[in-house]
Amino acid sequence: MPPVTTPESVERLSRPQQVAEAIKSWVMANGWGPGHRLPSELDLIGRFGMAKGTIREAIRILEAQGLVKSRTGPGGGVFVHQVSEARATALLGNYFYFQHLTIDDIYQIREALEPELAANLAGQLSETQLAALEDVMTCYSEPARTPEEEREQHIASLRFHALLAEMSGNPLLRFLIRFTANMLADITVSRRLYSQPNRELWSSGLDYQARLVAALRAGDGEAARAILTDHMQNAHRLMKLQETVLTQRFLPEGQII
Amino acid sequence: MPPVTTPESVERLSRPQQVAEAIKSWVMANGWGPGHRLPSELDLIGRFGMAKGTIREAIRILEAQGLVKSRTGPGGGVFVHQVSEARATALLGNYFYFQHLTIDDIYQIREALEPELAANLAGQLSETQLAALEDVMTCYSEPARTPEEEREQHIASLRFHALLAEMSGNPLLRFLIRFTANMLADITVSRRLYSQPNRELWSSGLDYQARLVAALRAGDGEAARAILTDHMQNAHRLMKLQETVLTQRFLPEGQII
DNA sequence: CCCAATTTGTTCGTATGTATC
DNA sequence: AGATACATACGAACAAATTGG
Repeated sequence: MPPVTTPESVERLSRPQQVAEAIKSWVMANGWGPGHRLPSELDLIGRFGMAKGTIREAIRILEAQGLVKSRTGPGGGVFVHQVSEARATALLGNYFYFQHLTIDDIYQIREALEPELAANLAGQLSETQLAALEDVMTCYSEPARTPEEEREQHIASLRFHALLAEMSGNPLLRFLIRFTANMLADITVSRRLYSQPNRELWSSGLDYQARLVAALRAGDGEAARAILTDHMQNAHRLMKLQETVLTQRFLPEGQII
Repeated sequence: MPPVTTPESVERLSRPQQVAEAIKSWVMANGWGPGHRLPSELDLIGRFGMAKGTIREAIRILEAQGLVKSRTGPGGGVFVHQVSEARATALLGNYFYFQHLTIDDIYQIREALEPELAANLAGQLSETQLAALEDVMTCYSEPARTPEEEREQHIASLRFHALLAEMSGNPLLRFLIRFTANMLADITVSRRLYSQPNRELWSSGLDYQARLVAALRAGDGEAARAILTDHMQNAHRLMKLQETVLTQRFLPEGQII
């Protein structure tokens, strides 16, 4: 009888990684939620029969994934922690560091998802929410004068989409829309992809968004979808003018829109 | 004059985290790619003026994010590493552990993205690629007899989509489609969400996919889009029958479709 | 305000494991 | 097979942060 084969696809895990996985599934199995305190370092050292350094490295692995947080002092310890959107964004951003994402790639997703979001939200928003959207829009009611204003307006328009996403009841849709917006914002900032020629063109975004809010308020889902489809295609075309290959960078976490 | 305020939103980073961030931006600034060797532990200890344990924890953090890998022995060391799709999937999956994703949530995304993918691929695939797709389809040319076969067929059908995604030139689209398929596969496996009633209904997926491959071969993008839209809505409806709130779990990494 | 207890955070010295030559 | 160069692991000590008396 052949021995229990370990497929080579399953890499040998270092001890801290093993411990991290063990703790992970332990938390899972017991259904411990955010805020639950794990055993102390000393306790874990005893349970796993390993040195302090090893245990600490394991905890660092979990912490890097955003799954736990640790505090010092009495009543301190290691606590189960809900992965933040900022961390998830940063971690996923790392994946695309070496993948050559283009403006086209990102807009292909946005063109598919944003109209879906708009249709989804029509007639579902409170007047407070609609007012919040209109509030962001005022940031670019005036045409930009300087490149700096230009940049701010572009970022603000991305914030509009982020706010819209936040109102969605679908966490996955919400995350993806904000993630793609973040990627774009990152490009515009890091590559200075906001130059003179498009000055009036961006301001046309204001018109789209005003019409969108109207459609959302009226509860006309198909109109909202059509407007955002149009908006996305236009924005795509504009960004395309300054097409560049995206040299995405590691995201130092925290800088989310 | 007030002191330079540190906004509380910017949390104080522990030393290993600082080191990890420093190494990250160091790699970035120098444009080092996968395979590049970082200085040895001992070297890093010297550069940062910190103890071995601290440096090791920093490296663990980067390793947990999938950004580096370390090897022992002569010629060993810490190497820049391209984040794998499996790791990115696992890390993002962690984020959705506490978010209550439903079947509807996931299918809302699939219904938006999969047709887009199909339209994108029409007329772009080689005969070899088309044959590979047809090959996967043979896995469920026979109606399932047992629940076990049923499950396998469902997984195989998800694999079909994963294979399709792999052929896309858009890394973001590719990742998202495979990620959503993985989430679904995870549900079906963990919640045993493949039960008797749908036996013949799943087999109707075969028909969809056969027509899809035909459209792809013919280069008819709009037909492909329509077929997949239909297919998604149907699959959604079927899964909905066994609707459950998704109790996603931590993904132990590596189990990708 | 300070002191003491608790818990994580950091350091150093040493020893072991592993891959290359 | 043995030497070398590296990561990996251990253990004991000390430092820093937080809480409560």
